Amino acid sequence: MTPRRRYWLMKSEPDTFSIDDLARVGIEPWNGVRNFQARNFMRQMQVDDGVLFYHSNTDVPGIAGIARVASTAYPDETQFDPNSDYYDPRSTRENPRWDLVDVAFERKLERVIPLEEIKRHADALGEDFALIRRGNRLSVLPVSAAQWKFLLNLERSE
DNA sequence: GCCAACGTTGGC
DNA sequence: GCCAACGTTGGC
Repeated sequence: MTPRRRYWLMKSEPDTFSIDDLARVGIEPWNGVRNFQARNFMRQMQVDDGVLFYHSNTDVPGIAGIARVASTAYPDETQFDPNSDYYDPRSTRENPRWDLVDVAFERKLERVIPLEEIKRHADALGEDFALIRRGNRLSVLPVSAAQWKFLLNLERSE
């Protein structure tokens, strides 16, 4: 049995890289993730998995668009670059610490689905939804098929 | 292996 | 800009 398509949510600060930036470049290596849990989720990703593109650290944080996973995980080049903000002196070519996946633009949502609105549906989404779990800071997190469907239904509601 | 110190994330 | 939450580091 082939594994089913899975779904994820990936955060980005729009000042750094927004859904419009992704629309412009089409495909982007998701570099700079320096959290082991987030890295491990990226290692589980398969090509064509669905991605909710989330804008964090902005006036209205929320889901701004849809993307798809365009590669399996491979080493993040920025970890080897002393001039990069993401440089990690502990990484070596033989033993890279950080991986990334390529992410491809699919579409912008008709409206940003604000975090505040998502929180109001906590009951439907479930207490285990990592995005709205208290104090959560994970930048890459899994989304169930039911949560994916529910969140996208919000796009055309209200 | 514990845990204090430190750094970062990200909502507000 | 503030600060709660939390991950990582490193001394012991």
